[in-house]
Amino acid sequence: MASKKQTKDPLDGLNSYKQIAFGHLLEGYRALVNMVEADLKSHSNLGISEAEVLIRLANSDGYSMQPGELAQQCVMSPSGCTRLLDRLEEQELITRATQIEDRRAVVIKLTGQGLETLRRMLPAHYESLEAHMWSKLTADELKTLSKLMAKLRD
Amino acid sequence: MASKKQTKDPLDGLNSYKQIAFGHLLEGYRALVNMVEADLKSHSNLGISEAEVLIRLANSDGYSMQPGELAQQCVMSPSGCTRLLDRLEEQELITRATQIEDRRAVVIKLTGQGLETLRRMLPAHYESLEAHMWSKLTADELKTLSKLMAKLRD
DNA sequence: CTTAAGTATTTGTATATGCAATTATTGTAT
DNA sequence: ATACAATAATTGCATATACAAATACTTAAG
Repeated sequence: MASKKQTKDPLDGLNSYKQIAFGHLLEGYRALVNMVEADLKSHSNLGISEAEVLIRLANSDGYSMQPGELAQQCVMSPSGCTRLLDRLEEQELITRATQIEDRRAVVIKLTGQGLETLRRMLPAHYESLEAHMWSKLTADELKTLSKLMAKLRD
Repeated sequence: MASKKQTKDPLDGLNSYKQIAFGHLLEGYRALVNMVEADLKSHSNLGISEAEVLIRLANSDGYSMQPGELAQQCVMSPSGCTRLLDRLEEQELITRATQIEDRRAVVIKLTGQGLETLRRMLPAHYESLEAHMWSKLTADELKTLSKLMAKLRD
């Protein structure tokens, strides 16, 4: 009954190493982020994105950046960034101020409390990363992963 | 005499290759998924999770699985899976039926239309993956990435 | 100078997703 | 047999996030 199809069915070869690589990327990323985020929330009331923003601010010149910069670096939408900053401002971990030179722009600044919170939370965060990521790979593997992911990003 | 702080500030050494590796993972993953999902939505009305479920079903025995299995494999919560299946059922890409042996369980089955939709959409999806992921790495690199991400998952 | 185009951020709204509680069913111990 | 724990899925609710439109300001063109 079944006619032989010569056209290749896209469902064939579904398990090529390429497709598996994508699958592993999805699975590994989600598993890792879930675990790290769970740890983070058990030690603070911050999620991964919040922590990421605080860390970037802490490493920036004058502890301050613009929302657009943050959104781009964190690979999130401008509106997502606005809302995230709303939450951080609510907790007084950052402040917002309009820039003098360009009054469309906003300057986000890490507060003392924000820096303090970050310092208190970072050790546990790094322990979490150690447990769920860093200890699972060798230094070389980590560097390789880093390089490969950077290639995908660019 | 002011006491010298010997305790290491967690903010120091913030840019170790380990931390950079985590950062690159976040950035690369998000950038990749955003691009792939955008492509997917321009060719269908499915997101990455929906596509993933359909693909897993297409590769399963009898084109059918249980929600719990799917949730686990896709690294999502049971409730998230229920809602996702709601959407797919709405579009008649899957059916739900209670199992005879264990009536708590549900059998999700890919419909003919679901399979058809998947076949129509897969080539574009693979082109997208080719463009945004597979072509950016060599075969060896892809296999390495796959292995490393699997390590993180487990 | 005035208008138009461009840019930075925010807001309205829709949607996806998770947690905790609930429902329905099955297995187990007394 | 009955009660109690375990399991599968769903639902109510809360929240994060995105897209598109709106706002506010700046720059460029005529």
